[in-house]
Amino acid sequence: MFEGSGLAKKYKIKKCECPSGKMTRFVEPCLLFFLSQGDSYGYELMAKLDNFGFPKAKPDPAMVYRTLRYLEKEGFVVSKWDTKGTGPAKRNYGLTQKGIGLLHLWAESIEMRKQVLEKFLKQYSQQFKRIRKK
Amino acid sequence: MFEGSGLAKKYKIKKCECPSGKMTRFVEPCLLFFLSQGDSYGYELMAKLDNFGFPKAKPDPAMVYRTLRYLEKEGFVVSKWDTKGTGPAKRNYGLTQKGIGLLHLWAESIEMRKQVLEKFLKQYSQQFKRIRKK
DNA sequence: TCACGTATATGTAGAATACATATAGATGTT
DNA sequence: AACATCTATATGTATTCTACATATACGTGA
Repeated sequence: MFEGSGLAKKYKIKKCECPSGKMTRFVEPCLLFFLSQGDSYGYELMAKLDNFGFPKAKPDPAMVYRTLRYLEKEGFVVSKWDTKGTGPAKRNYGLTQKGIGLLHLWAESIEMRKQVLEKFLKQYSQQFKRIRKK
Repeated sequence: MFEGSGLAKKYKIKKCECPSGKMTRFVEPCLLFFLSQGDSYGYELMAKLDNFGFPKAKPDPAMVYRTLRYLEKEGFVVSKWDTKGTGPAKRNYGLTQKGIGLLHLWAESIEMRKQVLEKFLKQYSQQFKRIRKK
């Protein structure tokens, strides 16, 4: 992820040591959000994730399908097979009321997380502005 | 984490389904940052984390000490025992040049992640503003 | 001596993730 | 007809990460 940044080379760090480039746990709220825009199915949701998420991190089909199944097991979404149209059958998902609730919780959680990251970045840039001035 | 938010009750979601309340992987950049402010040791760093991090998530000593050992193994920090002063000996850590590099990489990474979260939140609030208007 | 705060460390079960792989319908190509 | 490719869903599993429990030991005050 940081091959192009120059920093990795400069400091002789071989590979990406920052796992936050990956979409850790982030697929769940994304799927819930996409479904809040209208019913959809795994393959299509995966394409949406690809556009939405982190630049170079491609969504893992296994993650997507398993997360959808988990969400259904817990009652956050419901699915039924869609055999209309061409190609292999699609499992079409829709949000439940409970699923909307979970999405709202995620949004709260993500807002909080964003604030923590902002706090970090603020202190970080202050710190290194100060050092450069010396 | 969301017991107090009311939403969990409203939507009948029993426990916290949003793991982003925890300081997942976030200890590493925090430790690096704290050490960039000056040498320190595990116990003290843990207290700083406690003030810095997510509201109700207390830092896990195991995470802190193990992360510090990992960082040392990889050459991002160096340590030596400090037997001066009272109480049990402290293992005092200092950042290396490589460690500063890693901190900068983390900062880049966190900036990117922040942007992704912002993108999510923006689309989310637009979506639900629109729905309420209907 | 006993509790408590300081300080570091390890063991391990369980959760989460990455990566590989399997299956199968439809379409286009040689 | 055979083959590749795109669409679509699904499972197996090794590895990594995390949470929680627990151990050790120094110093201070009751």
